[in-house]
Amino acid sequence: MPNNQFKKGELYSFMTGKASTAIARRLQKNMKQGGIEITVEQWSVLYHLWKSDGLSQQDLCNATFRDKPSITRLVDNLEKLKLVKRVASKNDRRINQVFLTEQGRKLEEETMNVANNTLNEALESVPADKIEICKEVLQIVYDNLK
Amino acid sequence: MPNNQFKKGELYSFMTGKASTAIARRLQKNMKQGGIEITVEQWSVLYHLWKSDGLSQQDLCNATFRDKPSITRLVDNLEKLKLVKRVASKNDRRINQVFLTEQGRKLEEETMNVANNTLNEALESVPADKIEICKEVLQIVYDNLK
DNA sequence: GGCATATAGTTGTTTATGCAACTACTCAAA
DNA sequence: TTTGAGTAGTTGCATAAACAACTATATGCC
Repeated sequence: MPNNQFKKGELYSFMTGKASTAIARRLQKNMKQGGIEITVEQWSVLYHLWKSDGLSQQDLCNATFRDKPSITRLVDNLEKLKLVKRVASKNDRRINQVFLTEQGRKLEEETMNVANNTLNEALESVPADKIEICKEVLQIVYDNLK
Repeated sequence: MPNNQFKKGELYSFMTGKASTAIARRLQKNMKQGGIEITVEQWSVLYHLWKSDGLSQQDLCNATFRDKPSITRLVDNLEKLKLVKRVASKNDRRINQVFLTEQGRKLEEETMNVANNTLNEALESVPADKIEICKEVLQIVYDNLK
């Protein structure tokens, strides 16, 4: 017998991710109000490029938990917005490295502030130790299923 | 000063909801393997109808945290699949009540098993008290932002 | 009764997702 | 050196999301 057995649908909200949806929506709204005209999905790609510029599309798949077509199209849109550009790798011409443009780099500071403010709104009145446990559980869930 | 202040992007995975995405994907996969040909989004609508048949589309918006156009189109698709039908309310003709068909009712038991098995996979090795704390945190996050 | 306002639902547009099928390139083994 | 397997990325299709603009019905106030 498994160590956890649940009543019907007990964890519905867990499964449907209403909290993460709410955070994503609020982040989107806060970015728009701050005059930042990108989607949260585009933000999640830029986020990894800010940490490490020149990642391949496959790297971005792994980092963002999205499939290859999703990344292809997110990079398409980011290119249209002139925030990144694709550069075919010299060593392996199958690979597109994705580089930030000047404009893409400029977005970092303002969006990070918006992201952190959004998280502070979301986690207001949640004690730090419970946040840690929550992060831990979500990580295990992810690892169990990946 | 807020009681929680985070380093840049520290809670990225929290914000992008990778755990709930992983659960949703696994649920989708498990349903498909079990021969259940509906999407997790459609499941989330049916879930509330199984609990209480004849909800209005607005009720479903509130219950599923989706906006009205999303529900319109989910109900469209569920109607195409002959799992629900719309019935204009007699008291207020603006309102569509959404009723399960025989076929829609039949899906309940098998999908609930799949949903519970999926949750058990996801939460394997997570102690019950930590799950409780995690649920609690996610609920507060949701309440903070809604 | 008639008008303003609110509510329920629909439609259009853009963006994103998952899956499957496809092209292009790489590499290694016969 | 060719061939065959694997990897990186793209394209097509169906479903879903957010937002804005719309229709139709209801309600309350004059």
